[in-house]
Amino acid sequence: MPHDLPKAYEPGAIEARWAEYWVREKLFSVPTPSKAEDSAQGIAGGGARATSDGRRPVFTLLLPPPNVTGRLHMGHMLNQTQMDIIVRWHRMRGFLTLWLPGTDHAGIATQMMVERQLASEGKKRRDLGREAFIERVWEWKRHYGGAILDQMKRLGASVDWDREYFTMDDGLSRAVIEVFVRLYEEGLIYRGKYIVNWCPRCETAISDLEVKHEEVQGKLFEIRYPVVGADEFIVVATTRPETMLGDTAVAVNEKDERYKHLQGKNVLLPLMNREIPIITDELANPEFGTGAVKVTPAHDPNDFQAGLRHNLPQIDLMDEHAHMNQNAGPYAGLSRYAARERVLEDLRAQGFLVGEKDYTIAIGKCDRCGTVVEPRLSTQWFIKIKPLADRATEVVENGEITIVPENYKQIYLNWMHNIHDWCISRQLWWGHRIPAWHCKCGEIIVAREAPAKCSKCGESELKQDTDVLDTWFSSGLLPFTTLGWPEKTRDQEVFYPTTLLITAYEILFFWVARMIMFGCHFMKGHQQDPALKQASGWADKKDDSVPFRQVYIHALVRDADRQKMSKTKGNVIDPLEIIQRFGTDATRFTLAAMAAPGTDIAFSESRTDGYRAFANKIWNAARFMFMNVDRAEQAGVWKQQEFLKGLEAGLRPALAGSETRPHMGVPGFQPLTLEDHWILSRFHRVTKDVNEAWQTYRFHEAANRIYDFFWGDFCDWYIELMKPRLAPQNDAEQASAGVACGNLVSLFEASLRLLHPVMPFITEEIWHAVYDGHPPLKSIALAAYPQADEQQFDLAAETNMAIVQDLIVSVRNLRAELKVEQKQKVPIQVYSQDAEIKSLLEQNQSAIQRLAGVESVTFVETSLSQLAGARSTARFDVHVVYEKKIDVAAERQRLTKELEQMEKEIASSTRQLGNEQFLAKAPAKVVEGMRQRLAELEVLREKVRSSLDQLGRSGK
RNA sequence: GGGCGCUUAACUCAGCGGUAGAGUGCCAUCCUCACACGGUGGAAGUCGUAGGUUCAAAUCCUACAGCGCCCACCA
Repeated sequence: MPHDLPKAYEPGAIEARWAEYWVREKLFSVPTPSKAEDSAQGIAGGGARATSDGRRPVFTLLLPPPNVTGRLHMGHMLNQTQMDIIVRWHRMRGFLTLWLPGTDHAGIATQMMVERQLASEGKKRRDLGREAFIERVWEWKRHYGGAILDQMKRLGASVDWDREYFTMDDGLSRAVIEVFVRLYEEGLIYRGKYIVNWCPRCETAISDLEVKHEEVQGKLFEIRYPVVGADEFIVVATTRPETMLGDTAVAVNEKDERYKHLQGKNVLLPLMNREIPIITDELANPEFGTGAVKVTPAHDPNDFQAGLRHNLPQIDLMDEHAHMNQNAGPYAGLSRYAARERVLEDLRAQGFLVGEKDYTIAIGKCDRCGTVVEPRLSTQWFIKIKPLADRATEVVENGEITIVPENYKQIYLNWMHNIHDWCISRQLWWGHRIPAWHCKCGEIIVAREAPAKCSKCGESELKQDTDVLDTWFSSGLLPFTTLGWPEKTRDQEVFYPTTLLITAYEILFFWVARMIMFGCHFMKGHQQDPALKQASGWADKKDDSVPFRQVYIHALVRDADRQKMSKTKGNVIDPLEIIQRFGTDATRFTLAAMAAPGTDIAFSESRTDGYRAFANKIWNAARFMFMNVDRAEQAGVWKQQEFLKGLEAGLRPALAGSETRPHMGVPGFQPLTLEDHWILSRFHRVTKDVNEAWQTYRFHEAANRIYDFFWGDFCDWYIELMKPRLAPQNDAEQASAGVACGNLVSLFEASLRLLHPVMPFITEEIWHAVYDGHPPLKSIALAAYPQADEQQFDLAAETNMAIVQDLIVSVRNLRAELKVEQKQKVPIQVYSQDAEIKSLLEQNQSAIQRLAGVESVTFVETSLSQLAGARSTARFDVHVVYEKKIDVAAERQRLTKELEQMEKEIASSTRQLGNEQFLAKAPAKVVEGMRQRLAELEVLREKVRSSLDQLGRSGK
């Protein structure tokens, strides 16, 4: 196959093609392994070897299901990228890897979406009726619900599409009902009339978590209530004067001397002219305001509690739209805000309003639509959370579940300790309908199936509860319901607990906490297949009821100005647009490279542009490789197919614990020269670091290491150094050309595998090209991830290479200083008193000549440091022989500056080395290092000084 | 009212106890047969401020300032 790749990397077509290929070929599908099957044979296409006990380790990851209404944003993309990296990395290491995708029915969001659609047709949901409306939502879902997952496919997410779920699927819905019924039977679900957060726009109750507080400038109004039968007033303060219409008491603190004499008396509620009692209750804080507080049990959670304590009537003033109802008397029909204005006017007119102060108040807004939430008295279903929370607290405290970064652990625990009962009913139509049936007699029957008749009175006409469940109720169950619960399945034995959850901080409470509570409760007593558990490295974990072993919380992606992205601000960066401009791989790389744990990411296009250049660099290195492979093949010094055959054995992932680990090195690589030994050592080093970084979710570190290795070591040095070997000048060089070619290919191939989890597309493309379109595996994603062999670290090669590089860079420096023209080659002189170094430099003379633009190298026996155009290091002096006059002033300036810095460092080192405390307390390594450095510096200083002297003499 | 995070080169960010780093941008130079999305060389930071701990602090502690986030039923 002719390797005629375009000169510049064009990601668009390539990425779309592979994304489609991965899905079509079902490369990441994982059928349920049977007990016999999951041993020796590979399951996920890769066909990895088994561990010595015959089992493959398992890695399971649940995709946080996006809302069906969702559109891909940067947060998704970061999340996806990190998950895909970790998943691909595990798969390539031979794990039986399941990544489970799906979407969430997203109750309120979806219902709103369809309601909006209806509105454009001039209809309302009630015009259609419940059934027709729900059918309409399903229709919407069929049309548009797949969009978000399609977008994820484009990112290359290596999920198992055969297991895709939707939270309203039949199976999952049955599981939801089962959970509800069981919790009810256990007394953990109750129904009651309480104050809940009510969204007047969505016309439903919402949970505490769905309320977002916002500080606004408001007013604190002081109203006086005349005391009945006394010629005085009691003054109360409120930020919501309209609720005074529903006051049923005024509370004072029992110990408050100011009001002792009024306890037990009544006040006359202004405007309503109703007598209400003055009660004593802890609700009233003597320190605050006047110490007296109005009590409105139907419109404030605290007042509600106080009302219960004192058996006060609850006067509900508003309807579901937060408009005043008939209980508000003359104010009925007004919105709460209009009512507020009117009440204030009237109070003012009648002389009851005595104070008005600026006051900052935190108002609660609906998470979905931003409408100010109304605390509203209504009958709802709740989960008694404490028993569930206790176990969910325990498993995080005792490390059965670990949270990374660790500071989120405390945040989680704090929240768990202050948790309130969870309101799970929603007055919506779209969602899992509550499995409770109401009878005229008042009986409520909770059951898995619709009951035929009332269990109490025998009535057969029963009505199902009209409420649906909070969306998070069903998503909290996913770790086990997606694996077939309530059935006991093989899937559960293999894949539960899932291994990891990667998600955003925002849903730590919404979702993560709920999954832990439900998982621990409903999977209590569950045991993962012990052999698989051990093979996967979780033998030390005792509790298999947890939904996952680890949670990784990723950062928030902000815009370039560190602002949180939001539609209202209009600063949303569309990942698809970024992808189009820079490519998916470059975008993925950017997110990985910027994802240092614990800090938010301010998305930077310039960084992405830099990584696009990186992709291009990889591309062109590949072109270089193919060019040489083709050339060598034609020259007959190299047999591509034969060589690749040799690599195949080492390509499949082997597992930790198996005896042969052929994938460890760079298969087929034969180190002959210094640069060969050096690059092999570097490869193993970077491989070690990268694997460690993935293991601990230090994505940025892994990405940066790979980047530096590929560009810095491999392209800038290795390829440049080996070029002459690839182009043999005579027969004698032919053989080594073959080896060089093989080294280039094998190192490149191994690097592609190292890179693949971050940049899946370009690596897949080049990898297939390496195999002329006939690779031994269907995808590089199924090949082995490189593992480091520390035996291959070659300190000598790295040290020697550093010296050669140092010399080359020194000469390049001098050339620039002397203003030698780029094309002009210059002779150099080299001096070293160390025979080994001298011989090293002699051996690498041709490399030095080529890479530093040198015409000839002469080794001399005396120091060169006093010459103009010379540079000295601790190991050698080098002199560029070039007659063009150097810029004396500039050179003096440079040397002076250098000298100053040296003096500074020498002074501080000398001071430290003279400090007994330092010598006594600092580690020997540090002291020794400083001594050596000081010695070198002192030698160098002399050289620089004499150069300066020389300049002074020859100057002008 | 509680809790948390950030402040390092012009910009975006790493580093988090032992000689200040990267990408982009900038300057100079080179279109050398992989790559100008490139090569080579260079300039650029008293690591927010003030104290403290330490032989040693960008790195640990305290306070302060600025920015930001989360949680919270006190009128």
